[in-house]
Amino acid sequence: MLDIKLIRENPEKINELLKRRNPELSIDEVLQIDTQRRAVQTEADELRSKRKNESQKIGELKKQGQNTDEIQEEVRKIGDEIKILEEKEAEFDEKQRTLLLNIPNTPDETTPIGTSENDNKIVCGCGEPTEADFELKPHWDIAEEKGIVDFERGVKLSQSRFILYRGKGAVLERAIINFFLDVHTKEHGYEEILPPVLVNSAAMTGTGQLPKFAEDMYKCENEDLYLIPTAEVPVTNIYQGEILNEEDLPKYMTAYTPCFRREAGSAGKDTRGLIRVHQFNKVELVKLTTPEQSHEEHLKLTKDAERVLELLELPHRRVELCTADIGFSAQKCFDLEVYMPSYNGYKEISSCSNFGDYQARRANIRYREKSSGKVQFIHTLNGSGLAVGRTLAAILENFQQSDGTIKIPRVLHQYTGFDVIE
RNA sequence: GGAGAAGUGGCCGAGUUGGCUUAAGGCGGCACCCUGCUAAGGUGUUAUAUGGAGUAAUCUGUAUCCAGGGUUCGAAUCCCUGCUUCUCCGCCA
Repeated sequence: MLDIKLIRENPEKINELLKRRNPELSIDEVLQIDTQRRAVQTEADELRSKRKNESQKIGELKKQGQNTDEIQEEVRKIGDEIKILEEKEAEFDEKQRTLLLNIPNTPDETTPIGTSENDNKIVCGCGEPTEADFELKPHWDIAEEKGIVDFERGVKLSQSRFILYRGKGAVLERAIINFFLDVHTKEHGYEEILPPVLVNSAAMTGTGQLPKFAEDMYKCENEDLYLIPTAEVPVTNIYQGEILNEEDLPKYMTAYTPCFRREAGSAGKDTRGLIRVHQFNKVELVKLTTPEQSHEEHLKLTKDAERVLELLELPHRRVELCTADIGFSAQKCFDLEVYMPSYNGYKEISSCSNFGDYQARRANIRYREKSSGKVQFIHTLNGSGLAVGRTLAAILENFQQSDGTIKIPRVLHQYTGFDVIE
């Protein structure tokens, strides 16, 4: 959520930044509501003040045994007026909040300006695209042949885009999860979190999934509970409504969770294999920082995610997303992409975003500045570290051998207990 | 799931025959003072949100005693609903 005061004071600037995302975005309507809202509030405040004073007088008069019928009647009329104004106030509040919740974050000044994903900037690469003197198979064929993913029975149990891992496939998936968590907790200093995978609408609103993206999520019937689309939601919302101490920042947290996405609107995209499914595993990195720290911490977080790709020896690159492609709540974002022979190109495997105070404002997460004692919003960051299913797919494709076997990356041996899939 | 009790500021805790309570008292935090250092002591200060006035320091209004409704001239205090916590019972991995 954007700061209404900031909007009020710098309307042109905010508008300009929003239009970098999408020329149709504008804060004009919310500004208009804000003006009306404040007028009503001032009026109501004055009446409330009057009622308070008059009521006190009634108390005193009654103590002296005087008749107060007349003044009581007057104050009752004030009360009626206040009631009408309060209804208006609530209406404007609600309207303003709804508008604000549906306005995306302003892009960071350094986010490249663009109109589509074609304007994203490739920042750096690592490793050459895998080549071989035999035909590289797509991971869905490998997985099927080796019997490590049972696509058909996964569909039978649920519906299309649900995955059933078995045998070495299940072990490899679990090995990758443990490897990721170990690297981030032991080498990068993150605290491991194991959160609920069902959260309420307040949490979903805090990180920006609600109200705008309700149709992307699975919701429980008759309950205010949603399946999380990413661990970002529960982990970022841990401190919802709280005031942290400056010395507790930055906070590093990592969590493995399954993630659930309806993938509404992506029919026909990535229909085969492990790339786009309704339930997948992911290890997420979340940081809570002061405003001063967030930029540097964002770079560090991205490196933390890149580090596991390096350890796995998977060819990859970093892309800086342009203003048209960054997520709704983000102000700046790097994607990490892994090379996938089946796509003859790179595929997103991590998305590392800096949200500034946008999520903190929604979730009301603040900290007390030590020097001044002032309370202000924290900054939130997160990134995949990494998507597990896509990592498994990348390993299958990039580590296939001419004899048809799949080598397991060295760093995973201690987790899998085997070094090849035959 | 059933029965009881309770939810007050960073924490503990008073206030529940409605008005003088944003809220006593204590702890903790912060600032200053004092004794050679330490310990102890003294004084003061210590919520958040949102309006208005002012270039600003600042002054000032309103709201908030779990949340949302209601009663009343007036609600931390009375009534209703919900949520959460605790105790007991049931169930269960």
